[in-house]
Amino acid sequence: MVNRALSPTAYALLGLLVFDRENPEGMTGYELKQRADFTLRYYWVSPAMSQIYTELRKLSEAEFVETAPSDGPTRYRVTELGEEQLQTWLFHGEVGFPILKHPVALRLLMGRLSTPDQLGSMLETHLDDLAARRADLQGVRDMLGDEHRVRYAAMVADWGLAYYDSEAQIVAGLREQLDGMD
Amino acid sequence: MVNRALSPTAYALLGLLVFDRENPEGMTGYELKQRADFTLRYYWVSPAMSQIYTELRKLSEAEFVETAPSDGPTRYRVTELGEEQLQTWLFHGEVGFPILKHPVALRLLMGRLSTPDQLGSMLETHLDDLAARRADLQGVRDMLGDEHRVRYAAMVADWGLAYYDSEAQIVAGLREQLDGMD
DNA sequence: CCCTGATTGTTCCTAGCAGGAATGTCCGTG
DNA sequence: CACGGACATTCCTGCTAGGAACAATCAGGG
Repeated sequence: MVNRALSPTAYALLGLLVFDRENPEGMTGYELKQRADFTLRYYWVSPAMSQIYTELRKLSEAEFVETAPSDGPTRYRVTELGEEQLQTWLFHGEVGFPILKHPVALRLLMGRLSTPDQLGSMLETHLDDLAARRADLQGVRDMLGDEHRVRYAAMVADWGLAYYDSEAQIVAGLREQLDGMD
Repeated sequence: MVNRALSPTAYALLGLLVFDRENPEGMTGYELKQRADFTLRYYWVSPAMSQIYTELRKLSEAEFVETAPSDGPTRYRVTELGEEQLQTWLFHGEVGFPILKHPVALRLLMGRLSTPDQLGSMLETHLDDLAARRADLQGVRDMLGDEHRVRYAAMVADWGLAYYDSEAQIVAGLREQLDGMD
């Protein structure tokens, strides 16, 4: 067992496995990717396929996951040790500050190179994107019930929705502001 | 002149140089890093020192920046070509969707592994962080006037402030919600 | 019953990037 | 004049993104 520090992505995957720990079959890397795309991506970038397998290998080396015996594809299950480790990380690890890479804000920052018209149309496109993404997340939210198992997930989904709403409001405000500019 | 695609970070640096193009001296990599830490980091992660020099080398190869003659440290200035290129990228390049890596949301998603108490104290820490960061940005905003040169930068700073405010509000809401949970 | 294309499952490769250590220089201060 | 701190740059290591490649399986159509 190697004791290298694991990346947040590794813990995120571990978390997805914990969510599913009632299922004795475990999950394949492929299935994990689908789950990640469906839930994780709203708060943490969805890792590439190759990355998922890399992280799983590390988790496996650290004995935080085990491979369920099967003749087909490799299926992963969280171990007791893994669940403990996740809990330790959750509340004793460093909680870093959110990382934001906002291409629209980046462009807006250089706004004087362009006209308010150009900026405005970029903001409108962004508003459409936000609406689409919000609709996606609303779909996810609608599928979550109120049972204990998913209670916090639902809460985070609500957070996400509020996040999109507030960004849309801010952007719409800027859009209006642009009209008053030369 | 190599025509490789440049990364958003390269364009961000180019943008900082354009902001300063009245200054015939140009800027060193070190100075650019300071500017980036001061402005860019609220919307785009601040690149590491080594990364800045790498990007500058690429910009230089593409002739989007030139080095001002000087016997001391290397000082970079944007070229005519660079400014054109930035403008092209701004409005004809792909505007990707914002990337968010939110460690607090990530942990909240796994909330059932912990108690509302633990979650609550994490949210409070996060609220403090948000307040500190907001104060930083407010400091930047206060230094910006209303002259055309910085008009859009001020607008983006306002956006940032609104962003922090809305996240703080959302987090505070969740904090309250936790109190009603078992 | 074979062809085709989509889905599942996994690995490999390449370039990029983070971020800290290492290396200097220069400058003011005790 | 030694020393700490700001300035300036490079180097190294390992992680990460992301797409290409490779297979196997499966479903539907001619």
